[in-house]
Amino acid sequence: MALVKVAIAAFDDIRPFHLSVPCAVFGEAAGAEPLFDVRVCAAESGELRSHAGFTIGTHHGLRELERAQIVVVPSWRDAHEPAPAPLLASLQRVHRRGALVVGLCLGAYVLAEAGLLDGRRATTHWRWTEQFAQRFPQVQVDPGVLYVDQGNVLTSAGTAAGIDCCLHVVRREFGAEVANRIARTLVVPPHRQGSQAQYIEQPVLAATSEGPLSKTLGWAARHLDTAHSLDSLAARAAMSRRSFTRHFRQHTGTTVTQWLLSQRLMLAQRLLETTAQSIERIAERAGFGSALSMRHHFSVAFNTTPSMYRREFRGG
Amino acid sequence: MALVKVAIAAFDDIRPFHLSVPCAVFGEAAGAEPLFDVRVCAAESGELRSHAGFTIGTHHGLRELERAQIVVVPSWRDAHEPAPAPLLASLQRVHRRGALVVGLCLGAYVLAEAGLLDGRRATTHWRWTEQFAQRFPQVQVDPGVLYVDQGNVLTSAGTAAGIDCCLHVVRREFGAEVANRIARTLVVPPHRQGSQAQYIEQPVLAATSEGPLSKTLGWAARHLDTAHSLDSLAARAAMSRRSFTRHFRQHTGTTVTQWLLSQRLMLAQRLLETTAQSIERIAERAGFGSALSMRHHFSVAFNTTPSMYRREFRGG
DNA sequence: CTGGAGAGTGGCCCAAATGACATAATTAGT
DNA sequence: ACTAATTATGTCATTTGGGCCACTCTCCAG
Repeated sequence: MALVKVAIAAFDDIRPFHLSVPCAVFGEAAGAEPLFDVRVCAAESGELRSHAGFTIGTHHGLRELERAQIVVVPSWRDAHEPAPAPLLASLQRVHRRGALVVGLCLGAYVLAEAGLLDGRRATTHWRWTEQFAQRFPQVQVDPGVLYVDQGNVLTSAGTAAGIDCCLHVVRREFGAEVANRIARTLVVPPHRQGSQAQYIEQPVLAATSEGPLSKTLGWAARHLDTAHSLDSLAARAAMSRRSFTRHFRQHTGTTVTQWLLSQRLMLAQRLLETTAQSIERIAERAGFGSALSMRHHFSVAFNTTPSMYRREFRGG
Repeated sequence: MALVKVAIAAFDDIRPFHLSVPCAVFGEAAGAEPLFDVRVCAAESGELRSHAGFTIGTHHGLRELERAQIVVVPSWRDAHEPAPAPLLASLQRVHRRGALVVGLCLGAYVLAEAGLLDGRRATTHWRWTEQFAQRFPQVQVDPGVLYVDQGNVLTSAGTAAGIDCCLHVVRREFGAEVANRIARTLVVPPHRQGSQAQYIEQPVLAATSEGPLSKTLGWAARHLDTAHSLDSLAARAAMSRRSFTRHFRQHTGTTVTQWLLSQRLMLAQRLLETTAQSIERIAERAGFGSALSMRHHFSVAFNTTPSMYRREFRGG
């Protein structure tokens, strides 16, 4: 079978991780044969230096990029800096030709500048979605997904969501089984469900988000020392138990107890790290009924005991 | 605050993803200030060409590597090829000096060759754990974790587990809060609990794994068309319901129903992709009670309907 | 005006998940 | 060999998660 040609646009000051995500997913052979012909193409002239300091050398340029069936813009160095005109022109040509154009992370900015997203839905890194929406009002930003598939234009949320997006492309081309096999090789969940929201919960809480649910969660996170039940929280949010769980799952991607537990664990971690309080006292402040209970949850989640954790942190 | 010096060993034919994982985690500033001084150091002379084709240029070498407080070997090109002697010597020196040495993925082979893992526990990519255990009998391989912390020597499981491992290092140095902030920026779960087993479930099933649990899971995966309850599966595994759930969680990292659901969804995906059967028929074969139920689960998990999924796959 | 589709909500209820605790089995230490 | 300690397993009770259905509200087309 002929390999599918994938071109990845490289630019100066690119973060190596962004560059390497499509390399890893598309470059991973599923079984004996490789599936894609991956080429890193310089989108700018001159020496390309990665954000981590090393230089990136490639013989391919925009000419090569335009030959590909899948073109990936794996981010962009600065949300404020306009993308170079030649790259935009190439993307437009390749898009007209019917190729699949993928913008990972800030790569969505480049696609938007090229006009490929006009009137379409898109997403980008959560830290930039608002700024993006202001700058490109003609694009409908969906901050609540890991990637957006619009047929021949795809955009992904921040950094690691690019993995999910590229896996999705593989799934479209070769099916879920091949994509899953690659995911297993990379030791990555085959399909992360839910939005990027679950990974940015904290800042969302910090901001005075609207909605009875966000408010309730914020309140709960600030009052971890007391016991909370699903019902008490639902009551505080002025919802039925049923609706509360539904919204909760929709919003955070997990269940109430799991979220509560992870909040408690995170607080306990912080107290263990930053204070000298006794385990017993910390267990109390983090809302575990007893030190025994905390110990148990610690060992399940982190595979250590609280005291070991503290010692390890101090020592390291 | 003085930056913590991190050195990453680069070699010819390195996979860019492996190289970039420590770059991404340690190079990510948490807040305004960067925390680490990250340098990519050539572990071999001559031009370094990445697995994806582009070349990697750096001025730093092993001399620079030995100055670091944290040294990362982000994999190795081939499990069968011995690592170069100068690199091994450098690692030994830096380890004696008390620096932290981290071996990601196949990097564990390099650490083992350098003798840093003798008498210790370690892990590596699941595809190589057996071979590793045979080659280095003096190392206790733990295939069931994402990373192993042995004080000043760390090893991680395959590829993306390197992210978890590096985040763990950050946590040790600067605390859970800083690590969580970086994880959020990278849109990565702050702490994946459970083993790499959950990401490799399929091959485990395919092999005739021992143990009543694996057998039962394999059987269930082959008989998805019928309904299964927790009790029926527990009975088949000849365990009490409680023990069954406990072992299940231990082994797979999820709960029984979730696992069953994801199995059903995967089968449905495959059938939608590879057959022309009706949705109704597929729902039946995949063990969803009704097409309605399947539609529901599809929209929750993949954010589309079964027919949309099929159309999209055909079109792409 | 009306009937129907679709979204949001709450109630009911069962199965699943998990904590608490008891008991057996295994290991380690003396 | 005896006992303490740890670990595996079981029982019971409680809470949670979520499927299912009915109800309401809104919007839209006929």
